[in-house]
Amino acid sequence: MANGAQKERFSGPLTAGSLTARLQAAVRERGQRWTEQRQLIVDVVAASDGHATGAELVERVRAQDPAATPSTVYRTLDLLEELGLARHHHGPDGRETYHLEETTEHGHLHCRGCGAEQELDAAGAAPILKAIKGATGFTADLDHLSLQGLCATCRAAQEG
Amino acid sequence: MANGAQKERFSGPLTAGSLTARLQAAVRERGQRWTEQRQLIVDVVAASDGHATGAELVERVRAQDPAATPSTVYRTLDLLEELGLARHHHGPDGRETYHLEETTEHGHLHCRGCGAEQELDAAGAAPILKAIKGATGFTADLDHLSLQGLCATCRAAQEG
DNA sequence: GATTCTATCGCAACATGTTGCAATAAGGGG
DNA sequence: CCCCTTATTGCAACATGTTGCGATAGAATC
Repeated sequence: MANGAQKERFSGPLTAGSLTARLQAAVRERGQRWTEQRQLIVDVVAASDGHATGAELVERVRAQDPAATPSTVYRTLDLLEELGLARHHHGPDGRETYHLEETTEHGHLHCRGCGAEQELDAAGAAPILKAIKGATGFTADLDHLSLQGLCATCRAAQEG
Repeated sequence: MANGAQKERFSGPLTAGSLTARLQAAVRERGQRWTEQRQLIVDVVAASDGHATGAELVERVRAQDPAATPSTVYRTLDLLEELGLARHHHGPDGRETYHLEETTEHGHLHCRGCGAEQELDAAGAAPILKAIKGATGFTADLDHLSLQGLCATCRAAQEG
């Protein structure tokens, strides 16, 4: 099966208006349907500006539409991922964290010393991804890169 | 005071006999207790040779002692991690995977194309960890390194 | 061995996701 | 506008962990 276009990418700035319009078109083109819940969930994710756990998104959606159920929210989030609009990764505790693709692609660094979380942008990650490719042939997804270890400060403290 | 470390490390080969003896001593020294369940859970983890999910370990323990409950198993696994005997990381689906510290420290590579999982040993990871340190100052834990992306084969297939 | 202190256990409830199924409703055709 | 097909929803049950609490049982002391 040579389906190169399983994922439809939304490139360029995603303003609220064009976002909905393009999503509607993309969903319909896949033989799927546009519903009020989907509109609401997209609005909530868009308003969440980056990082929110699945449970938080469910809660926010239900605040606006108590009839919405977790299964609907999670299924819609899956759809948004298929469409390339959203992404999720797993934190150190295994919980899901969603963010919009619109957000600059980035990885995460969790320090087990101080608990701090840093973001890692594409420029900073470039040498890392290159090293991964060199060492393993593997092309890693920056969006899913979630490292744990010790930040420079904590390491210095531990060594001292 | 004997040591400032909250983690007691078990270095050297961990044969079954000395493992139990040392664990008992370490647990008692912390003012904690050695129980039949703990012995059983250690045996099960030791027999699982590397990778097993939490649910699998629970199931295997209950096969030998139906009275054991998930909470006991998970709490004991937490204890083993505190003692430095076991480790866990989260797969792409967020599920926990446990392995013994005895097992060679290694990372994981999950290919989203073919679903294959490769292991990454210390030698292979060295340049990656070095790149991470260079780019971010962060000393990453190899044991917790869980990358997702495309393996060389799938990338070639996708580009071709 | 009996007593005592308290870590550990089992249970039940909860938190976060996932899945199967029947009812509903989106959207295209007559 | 009404009818049909079937994607989507809500529900309920399940899967995987986590947490609070009273009962049980290690193990130190007498």
